[in-house]
Amino acid sequence: MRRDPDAATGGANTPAAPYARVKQFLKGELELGRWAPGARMPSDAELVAQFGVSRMTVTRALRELQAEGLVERVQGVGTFAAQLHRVASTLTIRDLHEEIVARGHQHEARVQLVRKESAPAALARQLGLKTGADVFHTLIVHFENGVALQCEDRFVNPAWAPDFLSVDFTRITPTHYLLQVAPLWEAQYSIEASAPSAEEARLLGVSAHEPCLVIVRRTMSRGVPITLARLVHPGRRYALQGEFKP
Amino acid sequence: MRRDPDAATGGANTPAAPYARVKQFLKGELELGRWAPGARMPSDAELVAQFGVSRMTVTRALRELQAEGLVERVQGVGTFAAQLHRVASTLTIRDLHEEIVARGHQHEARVQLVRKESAPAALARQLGLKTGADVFHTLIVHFENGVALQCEDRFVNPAWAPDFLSVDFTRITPTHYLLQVAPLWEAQYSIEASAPSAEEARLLGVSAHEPCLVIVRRTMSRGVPITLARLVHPGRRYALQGEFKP
DNA sequence: GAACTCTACTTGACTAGACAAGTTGATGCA
DNA sequence: TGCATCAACTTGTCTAGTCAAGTAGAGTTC
Repeated sequence: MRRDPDAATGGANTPAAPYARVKQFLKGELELGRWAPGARMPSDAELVAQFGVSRMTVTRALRELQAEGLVERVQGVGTFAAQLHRVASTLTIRDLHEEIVARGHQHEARVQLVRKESAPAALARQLGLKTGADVFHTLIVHFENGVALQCEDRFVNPAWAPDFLSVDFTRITPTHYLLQVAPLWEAQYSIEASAPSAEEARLLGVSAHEPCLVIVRRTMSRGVPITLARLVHPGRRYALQGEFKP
Repeated sequence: MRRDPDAATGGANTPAAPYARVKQFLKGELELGRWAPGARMPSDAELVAQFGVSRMTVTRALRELQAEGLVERVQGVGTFAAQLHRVASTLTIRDLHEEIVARGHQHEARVQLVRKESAPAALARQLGLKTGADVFHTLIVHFENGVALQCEDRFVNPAWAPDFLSVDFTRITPTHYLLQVAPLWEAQYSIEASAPSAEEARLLGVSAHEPCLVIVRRTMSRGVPITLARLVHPGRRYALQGEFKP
């Protein structure tokens, strides 16, 4: 989401900003395979001499390349081309409501269940609660232009969102509401393919053998678990898409 | 994969490096919801006065927060808390061989097919070739400790890897080899759940109704398509996992 | 009221130099 | 030989100041 200083020059070979020129040079040479993974790259001092810029400028270029995972820097030793087989590509997962609206389609949420329950042991552990403690439970089916797209089964830690049960989930998604309560969070994901449960198949209007994309997501804020969600998508109607750029 | 200056202090509240202190302060206040999404945050000058550091230091903290998507900066206007509902979480996808080895398990690849073919129209378009042009085609099944984990159906643009067909894929994965030929690349992904084809089911040793996680990935380097891969995983044996930290 | 100008403020980028902290290899000594 | 020391080089970080470029609002003029 960063502004690209390269764009200012209309995609010309030499970006305007010196730090961007240095960065682009190194990136280009890396693409051409000039330095094998793990090989030593020019030192700060050499780049300073080569480009006639100050060290701060070179440092910035290298720090950004490091943040992008293209180089590794070791204090006292040098800068090295990163081991790229290890490259982990990133896939973005967006909020469903935003995604549907962005496609210009209509989003409808049908609330199947909103209530307080007593947490069994496994769930309590995931949410950092004691067994039998109160948890909020919602079951919502999301439709895109009238077609069931996601079955959202969610448990929420009441300590974080005491008013959770009184929210109108036909108007605001649980994710959206929880983001207001806890603006920043960490999340752990698991994405797998499996058959839906009998209830999920019924709610989604698919057969019990239809392969589904299942995302289980646990969200925490400041180290405290907030919510655990199981999101089930019919395989034929939904795909996660993303792209990766070094 | 960056070093966290916070870690140097053993996770104490105030990291050693001044830029990290500024960053941590802003991150903490954002977590507490001090600034609503879109709200104006302190200017560089205010932070300079507050922390008694130079502007370069404040700038670095803010630039990194911007790169992480937590704040937006507009030249001439100010710094603003980012719209966080839009936050797209990231999922990492690793090279299968590395993933298996990292688990301390044994990886075996059985090559089913390695040959040159003539590209039909749809495939040719994806690889930037003319219809009927030569393409390399491989079909490899990957096993983890003897259990089939992935069926890899891959087409490769011969212009990029003329020696591709002579590689011993029982020793090196196609991904690994292609990364040597073209070190940096961009990729587009699609991840979905579906039933395997009859052949895939046979190769993976699962029933034709077993839900599978299917990843279709197109890889390009310097704007030129290199390879198109269809990776099929039995749903019960494989899950993509990842985490997201703001 | 509408259009213009000027000022104050904001972020973007850079320089030249400094000190700290870590690694490596050569040198000299026991 | 083995060990300690030191010099050279590397990256990590910071300062204090500069200039550029963009925005918003106040004031002025028509």
